[in-house]
Amino acid sequence: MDPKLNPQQKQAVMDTEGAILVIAGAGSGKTRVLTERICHLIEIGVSPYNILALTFTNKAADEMKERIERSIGTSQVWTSTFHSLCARILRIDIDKIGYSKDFTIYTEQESDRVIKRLLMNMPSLDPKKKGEYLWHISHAKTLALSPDEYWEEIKNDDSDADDIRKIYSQYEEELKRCNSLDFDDLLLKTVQLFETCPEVLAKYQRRFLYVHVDEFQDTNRLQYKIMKLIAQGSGNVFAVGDEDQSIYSWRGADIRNILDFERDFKGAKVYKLEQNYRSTTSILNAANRVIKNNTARKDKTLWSDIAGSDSIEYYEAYSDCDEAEQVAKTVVTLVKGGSTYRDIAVLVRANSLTRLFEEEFNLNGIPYKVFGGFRFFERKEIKDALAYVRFAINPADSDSLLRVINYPRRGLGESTVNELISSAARQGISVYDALMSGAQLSAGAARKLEPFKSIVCDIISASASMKPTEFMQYVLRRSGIETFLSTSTDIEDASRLDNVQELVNAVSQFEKDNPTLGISDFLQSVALVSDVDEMDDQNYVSIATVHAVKGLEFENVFIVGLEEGIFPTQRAIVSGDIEEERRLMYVAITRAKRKLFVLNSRSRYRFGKTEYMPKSRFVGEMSGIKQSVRYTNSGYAQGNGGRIRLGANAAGAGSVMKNNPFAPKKSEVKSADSGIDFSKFVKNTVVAHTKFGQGIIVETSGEGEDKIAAIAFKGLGVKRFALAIAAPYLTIIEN
DNA sequence: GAATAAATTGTTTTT
DNA sequence: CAATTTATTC
Repeated sequence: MDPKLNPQQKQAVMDTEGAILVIAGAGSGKTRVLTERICHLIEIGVSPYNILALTFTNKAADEMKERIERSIGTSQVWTSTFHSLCARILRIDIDKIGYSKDFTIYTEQESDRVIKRLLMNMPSLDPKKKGEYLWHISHAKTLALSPDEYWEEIKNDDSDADDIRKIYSQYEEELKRCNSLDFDDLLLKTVQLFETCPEVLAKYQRRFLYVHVDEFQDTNRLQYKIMKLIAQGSGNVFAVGDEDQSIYSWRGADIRNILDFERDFKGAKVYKLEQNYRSTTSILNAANRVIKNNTARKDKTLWSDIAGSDSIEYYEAYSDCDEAEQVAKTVVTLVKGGSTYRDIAVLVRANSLTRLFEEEFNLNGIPYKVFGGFRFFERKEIKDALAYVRFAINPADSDSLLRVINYPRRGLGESTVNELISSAARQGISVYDALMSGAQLSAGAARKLEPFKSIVCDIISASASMKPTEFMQYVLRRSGIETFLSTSTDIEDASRLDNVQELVNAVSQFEKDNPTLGISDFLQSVALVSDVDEMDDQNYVSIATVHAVKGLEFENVFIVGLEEGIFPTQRAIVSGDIEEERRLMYVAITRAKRKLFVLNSRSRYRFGKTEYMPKSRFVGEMSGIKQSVRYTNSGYAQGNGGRIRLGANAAGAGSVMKNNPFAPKKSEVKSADSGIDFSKFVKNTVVAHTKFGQGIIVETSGEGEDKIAAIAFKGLGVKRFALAIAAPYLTIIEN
């Protein structure tokens, strides 16, 4: 065992039997305690096969597995997220509760489409309330309540209770017909399986003799129930959490789980880890001062003995562009001072705030990667291609079928499709069955559907015989996607074609990594991956939401957009429920190991107009007593009444930026001698960028070393590059 | 039925 | 502003 563990950590590691709750502050080494404990269990003779470790993300699961493997040489420990665990359990035994094992996992996007489709046939309900309905359905499922039970629960205080019951039960029936499970179902059906089939539960209780749960504060009631059911077999359960870092209550995470733990597991022991090994004292003090403003918490004060007196810097920008520029400038300085890009993170409250940083980083040649926001597998073209695969595996999956019934265009319009849908609805069968039988369809509709019908048949029969990669390629060919995209005149379709090609590569990689698995396993892994899961070892700055970096740490952290209305969000301010926002701020601060930069902007361009917002209350809360917060530039640019905005005239904003004493001199930022002929880069030149692919120069400005090119990339929009920096990444294709 | 033009709407956070 | 939905025209 690691001799560097402190006494509390050691205790938690050594205490292997019974129920244990570890309250572990940010950076207190909880992941290490978890892994050490699992290694310790194996060392004292527990079979890795009997150990379960549940984490919040797949990435955390993989990392833990890797650490265990490195330290003890076994990979037999089952580490996964709750959702992955449930998916695997259900693949084996879900037929016992009336589903087929080929079930499809619906993401929120698909649930959304299903609701939309259902609402079309429910004229008494308001389609505008779709979001509300979805929230209620998810909420009800998390509470494990049926439509009727949930109605009982809310009928007195929600005037929409009747409608909610109606749509919820319709939704349930439709998902059942589609043989599909949404994210909540993965958990709920597992609980139901355990409750209806004690022998199945017993199987897992016998298998998982030591249950571990990481990020316990962010588990919901269903997850708690699953944990409880499995762990009640052996009574050995080890949960690690920190109520100050609970940032997912909007998704159903329930702090009661921590409180109930001691009640449900009699004789549970509680350990506290309060020493922080991550951050300097000044960063930690700031974090403590912020979180102390929350009333709903047990008092706990993290401490650290890592020196570092002036490690927090504050900057008030006069515009969002200035803020981004300041960050870019500081990144350049940091790297000059010996930091590497991968040690730097820019944290935002919402995905929409990442864009300016991307632009500014491009301009300065800073490599970066954005986490959160649109994921590869959520792109339309990928979803479309995969929809064919999905109904090939599970023909009952009407949503996937309808998604691509007229994609690529094959002359099937609203009327034909609606006829098919209502025919299916009338007969109470899946859309696929209605399509195949052709019963109750007009002769015209049946004739029009014929070509699609044969595509469906071909793809389904191919799925039975082909290997994943081969099948994926077949789907693209037979569906007509390949022909459509490659002959399209829309420039965006060229990059879609690239993405679809990338999908084939992903399948091929999956096949190589998992030779025994099929394409349906690929689909499942796709449904359950998140963005941080894809964080790799490349050297780039991470631009991410605070939520996305939970559990991660960086040497240098920028927290940006600290304004009332952004962080905390308007919503939190209006509802008065500010504590979760504060916890989020706490999480953000505690990601930093050495250097923390805190920024806000006086003005921000949103929804097509400039808004002025006061700085976040959290900034004030950080500064508090000590002077660990240093105001580096409280005297921001005057004049203009702060009315500074790019967009309408970029030149104006650029000149204003030069007034900023902290802004970089452009010559400083750029590489000294490039020896590149910038005159080649003129308007309408087609270029290939190593990262963004093919694009066309739509505008240039400046000359020589200062030349900037605006390049339009298919599917990515226009990005601006300083050629002195970007040129090495650019190849001229044609002019 | 499909291509275009006009109008509208929206921003948390994600397994 | 940009993305998506709805209306209009062919």
